[in-house]
Amino acid sequence: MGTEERKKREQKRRKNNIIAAAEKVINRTGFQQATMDEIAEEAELSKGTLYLYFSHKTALYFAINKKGLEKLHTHFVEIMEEDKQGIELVRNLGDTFVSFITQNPEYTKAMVYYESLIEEDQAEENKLAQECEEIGRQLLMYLTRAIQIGMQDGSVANQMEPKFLAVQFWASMRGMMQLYQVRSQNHFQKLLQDFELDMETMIRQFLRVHITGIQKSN
Amino acid sequence: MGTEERKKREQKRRKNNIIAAAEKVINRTGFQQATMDEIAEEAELSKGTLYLYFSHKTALYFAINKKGLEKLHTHFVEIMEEDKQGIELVRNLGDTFVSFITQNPEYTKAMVYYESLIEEDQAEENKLAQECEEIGRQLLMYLTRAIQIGMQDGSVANQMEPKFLAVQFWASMRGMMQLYQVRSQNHFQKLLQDFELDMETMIRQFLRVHITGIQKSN
Amino acid sequence: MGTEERKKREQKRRKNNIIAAAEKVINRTGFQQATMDEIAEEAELSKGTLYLYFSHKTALYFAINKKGLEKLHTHFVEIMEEDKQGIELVRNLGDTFVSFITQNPEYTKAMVYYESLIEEDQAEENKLAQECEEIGRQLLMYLTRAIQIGMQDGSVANQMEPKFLAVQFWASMRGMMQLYQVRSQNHFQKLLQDFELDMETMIRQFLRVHITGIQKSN
Amino acid sequence: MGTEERKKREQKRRKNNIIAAAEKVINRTGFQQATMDEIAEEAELSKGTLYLYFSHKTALYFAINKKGLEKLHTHFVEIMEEDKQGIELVRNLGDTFVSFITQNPEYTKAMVYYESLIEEDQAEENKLAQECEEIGRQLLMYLTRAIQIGMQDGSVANQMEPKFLAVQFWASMRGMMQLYQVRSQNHFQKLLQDFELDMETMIRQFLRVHITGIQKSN
DNA sequence: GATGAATGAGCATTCATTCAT
DNA sequence: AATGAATGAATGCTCATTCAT
Repeated sequence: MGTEERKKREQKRRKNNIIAAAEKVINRTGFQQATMDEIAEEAELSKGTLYLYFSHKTALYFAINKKGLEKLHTHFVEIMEEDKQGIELVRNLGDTFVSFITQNPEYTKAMVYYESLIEEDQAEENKLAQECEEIGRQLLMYLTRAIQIGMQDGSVANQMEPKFLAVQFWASMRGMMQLYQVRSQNHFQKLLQDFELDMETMIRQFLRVHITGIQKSN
Repeated sequence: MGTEERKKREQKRRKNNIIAAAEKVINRTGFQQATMDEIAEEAELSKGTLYLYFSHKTALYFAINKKGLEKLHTHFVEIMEEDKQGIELVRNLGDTFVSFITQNPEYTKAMVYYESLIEEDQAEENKLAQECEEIGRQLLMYLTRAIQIGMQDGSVANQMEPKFLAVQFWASMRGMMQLYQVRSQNHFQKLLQDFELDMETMIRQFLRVHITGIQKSN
Repeated sequence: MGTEERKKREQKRRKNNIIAAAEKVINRTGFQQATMDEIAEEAELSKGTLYLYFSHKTALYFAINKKGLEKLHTHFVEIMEEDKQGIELVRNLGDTFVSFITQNPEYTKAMVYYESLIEEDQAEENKLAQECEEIGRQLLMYLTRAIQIGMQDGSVANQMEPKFLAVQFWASMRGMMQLYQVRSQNHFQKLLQDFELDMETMIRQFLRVHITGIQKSN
Repeated sequence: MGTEERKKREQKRRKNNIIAAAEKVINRTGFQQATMDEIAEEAELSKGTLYLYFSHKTALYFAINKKGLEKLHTHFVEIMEEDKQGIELVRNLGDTFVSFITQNPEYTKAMVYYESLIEEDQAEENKLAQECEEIGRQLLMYLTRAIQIGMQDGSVANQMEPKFLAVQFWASMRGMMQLYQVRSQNHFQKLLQDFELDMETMIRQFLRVHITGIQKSN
């Protein structure tokens, strides 16, 4: 029956509503400060209902992270479907990452925080956390593949293991993410203001430099 | 009087003892889980005494971060005192940073966590936080100077604003820091194991690649 | 109409199903820990349906107790129908009680727990609780009657009010019940093991001794 | 220094104050309903302070039970110091138990509830619970010893293992305890009222009958 | 200066019960 | 009659911070 299906869709919608509410609260008060009460109020639901959809506070946080990763994943897939030179694919993946960071600050926050949760090891057995890891693995794979393509078509210097280059690229992007996220409070921002440049431009410049580093000089 | 001075020295010692204890506890249980009780016990002091030296728990955390930054600062100074080509200075600063990361995991943790505290805005008015910012500014300055020297001696391509290059360099280093810190839990680690490489090597490779990117090709 | 009647029968069946499910859950997780969710799942019904048949969780518990009491009641009736000496009837009632305790641990649990609920006053107005009380009254009555018969036929010493003897007998049986129920955790059990005796034997010995106490010596 | 000792005494006093407050609340609202908030308010302390002295709610309950058992223990010791016939000692221990039940309803409640906690197994590793078990073991030992003395001096029939008789005696006393505790709500009470007798008298009668059962007839 | 007992706001989580469908 | 999503009051427990001694 369609009833079954409608219910499932309804479930998904609710879950997404809760996630959206949580994102709002987190953006307002920060991850650690956000309470289930606040999130429930924002979602216009009772606290009990939250637990109907997410068994833990952490589970809710993982779900947010997952949603962000999925969004990024979609972008990556689109890029990889294009028929381009390897170095071009790498550049596009990087650009997309930067755009994602700047246009989805809440997910950026979630990703940075996710890492700290993982570190304090509340993940492991958690199914959602496993799924996040899996998506992360895939994102890294796309990057690796783009580099491999580049090595074959001669647009990327092949002195290094593609997977390593991918991890390095990824890590430096995460560094940029963090930089972007804390941009309002510190000296980096002031520095940029002096030069009438925004952080996004700066991150894109970094990309260009780094890609030059891995590019095959001819 | 010398008494005055002795007191101050005694104060410093106490503060350092507390910081050392806090570091131990944090390494053991993680930042968020560490409690003042635990730290007090580790320091063999009463909880009240902790507050005599650090008005907040956050202040204590800032102090740890500051101590780490100071250590890094010392290294940077040493390098900048050498009479070398600019690109060489940049390389050495980068190498030092990587060594610092790998040899001081507790400070690495502190730095990553510091950022999340800042984000949640407990800093600003805080004197210690201001001092941390100041040291950070200086570290960035050394990097900038190394790049400027390189541009002048022709070892670094001067197509970009040195300060920007410095910020980018710095940010990607932070990304590596994070990567290093969470290395045990995730797929990056497995990936590296497959190639019988450790993370330190990988980070040094990144440095080399990136420096190639900013180097003047001749 | 027969429809009416069929419905009532259907109702009874449902109620019994629910009670059976509750018994299972209680045996598995204990009285206080058992939740309506668990019971509903075990009964393969929705939580809402449970409330269609039992207005309270407590009502459900009372129903379990009632079912146990009814079972015991049946046994008592059978014994009283036999044409025996009074002291013999008393002995048989006692034996039956012991058998009931050992063979129906879930009801034993229910009875002990019932008392604690009563104490915390959720009973009184409750119809089910009244019915439990009524059955309890009848069980006591049978015991009293057996004693009275014994006094008349000379097999029981008639120095005391029969009702009192009955209450005392009953109360000590409850004590044995409790002993049986908590037998696994404590020193009583160890003590019995040393003598290679089980608790049932011990309780039957008690019966013999106590009955000797009320028996007419001749 | 005496300071150390004074502190310990102060600690004990506090603990006892909390226990006393808990007893009051429990008598007012029942064991399961009593909340830490209520107890804290009654003790005129903050909730946090309660946890300074008792790590668990259950630990607090165990402490109450222990205090009750210790009180009973004191009485038992006094009786056993007298130079009496065995059967007399048994009678006195029984009498004391009954008095204890009637004069300390809060401890009676605690003891009955303690058993249900044990059953739902929150004990085991708990130090306090172990201590309760130990005191219980000693109480049983005194009873056993009294019976043994009686067998030697010929006042108790020696057809049975003394330890068994002790356990049986003890269990039936627990049954009386329960009877006493729930006396207000049910038919037993009405029954007794009809005969203008109180429950204490009835329990003492039971004792007499049962002791007759184990007494050496001559 | 040092202590550590006391505080109390804060928070995640549970679960009996209701009610629209 | 049956469902199960939603509720929200209830509660045990934590922990940074204070302050009398």
